[in-house]
Amino acid sequence: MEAALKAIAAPRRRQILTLVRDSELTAGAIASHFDVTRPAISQHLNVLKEAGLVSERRNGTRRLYRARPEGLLDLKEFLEEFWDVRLDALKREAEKEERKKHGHSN
Amino acid sequence: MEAALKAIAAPRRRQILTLVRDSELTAGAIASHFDVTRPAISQHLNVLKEAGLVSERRNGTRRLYRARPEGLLDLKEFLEEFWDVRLDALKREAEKEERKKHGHSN
DNA sequence: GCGGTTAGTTAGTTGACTCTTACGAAAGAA
DNA sequence: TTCTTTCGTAAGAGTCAACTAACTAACCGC
Repeated sequence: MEAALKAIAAPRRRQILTLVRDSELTAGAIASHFDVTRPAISQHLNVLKEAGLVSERRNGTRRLYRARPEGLLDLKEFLEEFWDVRLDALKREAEKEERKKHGHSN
Repeated sequence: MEAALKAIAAPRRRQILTLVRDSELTAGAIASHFDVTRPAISQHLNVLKEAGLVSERRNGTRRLYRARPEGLLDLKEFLEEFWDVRLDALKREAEKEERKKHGHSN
């Protein structure tokens, strides 16, 4: 999860990820969407690959990339659990307040 | 969302966030959980506050912090949407393959 | 007011990240 | 083989974030 978080923390990598979410693209095609050099994109793709967020498929000199949603699963679950636990705590606190106001407890 | 992502990308800040998810804590109490200096924690709390991930409540010289789950909502929704869209695409691709295999379409 | 406690702010250092330029590798066409 | 296309890797510059040490501010009991 650590690697995935670091990977998507960079705005450029989020843009890349969104590009290859819907279609499989070559490194060059991805680079042409931005105004940075190709090596920069190549390095970003490496980070994304290391984090398990994209897969790479070779075809001759071409390399095709696409998003790997499973790479985001841990992070997604962390957020959803955090969300649920925190909302539950809020709810319990509100109920405690309510009881206190109506005076019939503790 | 950008700020929230950057905020939770740092492991220490994720630890802090988890600490104040379940109970409201003072800055000192939070700092005592780690082996970094109090100013470091203070700075992390500032980043979390700026990102809307924690709230601050003053009480005398004390300042009490707690997690604000709403700060994570945008990121949570981004991930869930990304997840859903990507899975949908995979499903469509699989169906296309299936049709091709059974031969009754282009 | 005086001293102690709790906390934030500032300045400066260290390490990591992103980017560019230059070079090298692999595949395919001539 | 030689040239071209597509792409990755290496090295270095500039930038940014995390941390510590030293200082300042607000509150509270005496």
